[in-house]
Amino acid sequence: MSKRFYITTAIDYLNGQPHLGHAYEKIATDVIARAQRSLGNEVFFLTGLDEHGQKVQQAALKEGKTPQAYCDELAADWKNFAARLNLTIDDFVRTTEPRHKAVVQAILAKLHAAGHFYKEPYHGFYSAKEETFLTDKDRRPDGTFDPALGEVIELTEENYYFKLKEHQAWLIEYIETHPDFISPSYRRNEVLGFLKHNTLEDLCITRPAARLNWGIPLPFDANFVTYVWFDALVNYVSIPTAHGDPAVTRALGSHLSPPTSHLELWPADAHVIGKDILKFHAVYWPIMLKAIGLPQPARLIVHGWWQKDGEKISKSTGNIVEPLKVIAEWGVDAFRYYVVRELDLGPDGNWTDAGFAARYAAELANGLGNLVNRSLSMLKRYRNGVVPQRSDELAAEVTQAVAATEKHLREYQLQSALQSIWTIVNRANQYVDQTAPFKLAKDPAQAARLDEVLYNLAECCRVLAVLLASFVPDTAAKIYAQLALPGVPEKFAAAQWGGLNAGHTIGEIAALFPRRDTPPK
RNA sequence: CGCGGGGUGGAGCAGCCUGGUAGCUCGUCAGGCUCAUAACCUGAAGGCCGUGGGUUCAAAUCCCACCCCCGCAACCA
Repeated sequence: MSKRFYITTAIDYLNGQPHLGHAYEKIATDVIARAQRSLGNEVFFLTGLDEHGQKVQQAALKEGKTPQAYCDELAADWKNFAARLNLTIDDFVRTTEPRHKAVVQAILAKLHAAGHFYKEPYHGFYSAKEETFLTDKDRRPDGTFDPALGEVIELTEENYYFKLKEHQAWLIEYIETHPDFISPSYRRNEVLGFLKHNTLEDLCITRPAARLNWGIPLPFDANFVTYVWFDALVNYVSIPTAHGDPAVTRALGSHLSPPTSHLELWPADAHVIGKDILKFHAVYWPIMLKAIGLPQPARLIVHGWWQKDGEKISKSTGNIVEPLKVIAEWGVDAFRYYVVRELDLGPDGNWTDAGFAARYAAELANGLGNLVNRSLSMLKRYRNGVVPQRSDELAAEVTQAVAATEKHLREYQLQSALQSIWTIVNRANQYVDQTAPFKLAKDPAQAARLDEVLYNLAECCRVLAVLLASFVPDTAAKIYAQLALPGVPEKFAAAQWGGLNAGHTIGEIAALFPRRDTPPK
């Protein structure tokens, strides 16, 4: 068995409801995962939840539930959310699961034994609401703390620290010698700038169990639970370990019980994350991995944030996009299409309902949907739905677009891939106009020419189904069904021209993206 | 000297790294077509690329200064 293409999203803090940003990250990751499968790789796609921490503990308490019961309820919502987005996840990690905790503790034990941690008292002002000590930077001009920080108490406590700073020079060199490690490149520059102009502080990795008990206990000191970094980030290797990944089990060796299966996953091929958690993934995580003795992930894909109507998305002002509502109204494929087409992986984007409706109408309904509809309608009307003899009139152009799409997919350029795919949509619509099959049909002498045109159009539809499968899987399946082709177009290789056989009879035709006369809300 | 993002035809954006006829989508206008989801196709109008300097044979693109807008509240990806 060979190593799988292993891709992850960030895990989400479950204290809240999934929103557009979560949906975007998961969909983009899913498109990459599907594309890689389509291109012939075995893939492992992981997403999940970060469930520990004070906010969860407090929220559970407030509702009179145990933290675990509280998490279980919300986790069901998040899993359902993933299903509604039509994600092809291979596992769903929850940081409260035993399989995760075991690996966290094994890592902590190993690093502690190797001397990567030390214990030190810290005195300062603490905000329980923020789960963090405050610094002078958090003070308002009059010296007080913002009421938004909640109650602030003065506190001295001991904690364990992870020796980050001794790895700083190594990390700079690593990033400089691995130009693809962080993409887009401006994010890489940002990290390098940060590393070169600041001295890393050692990382506080614990909270006293007396103050926070909703966490994973240190295996070597029961008075502490581990905090965020050695919990949440570790999910990327804990789940591989649960599947028997040899790289991780080798690194942790005696600290783990022997695996029962053997999926080769680590190192990850891509961590897809938001720009807000870049530092954790580009600084803390690589150093943690180095200390553990594990190879680095191949790439961090750092995406931007969405705004709505040019303003920050904010629940308090009601300026939000509700993914499930949009999906209920427009369909999951329209939603998946819009977020990937509208926003390239990297920059910030802007959601507008009008923009959504416009893309739906212009690109999905009038472009793709109408093309498939008119092409297959004519095949049905003029040839009883029977595919004529193969013709290669559009083969060269389509092949070129297929190659461009593949190139973009391999480089995780999802927006560009869609643009390449749409060159076929546009070319085919133009082709209808230029060849006017509806006129050819009126002249029996043009029967052979009409056959050629109808074949080219039907074949374009088939190729489009293959190319679109990673982005809009339901739509791709519908096109295949209308062509009466078996299964779903899940292999990219099927995009090769000439797949439709003469004499094959197509199936029932229906609009893929029905025209919508009323804009949403 | 706080940090980050941005200022390109009416709107939204790409191009900037690796200088060399300014491109895309939508909208507008005019024509064509009728197979199709009143969809499709063709063409046109419209920009001194925030401002001022500099480098260069040549700058939206590189350098410097400045102006303006947005976010930095957490519900966050």
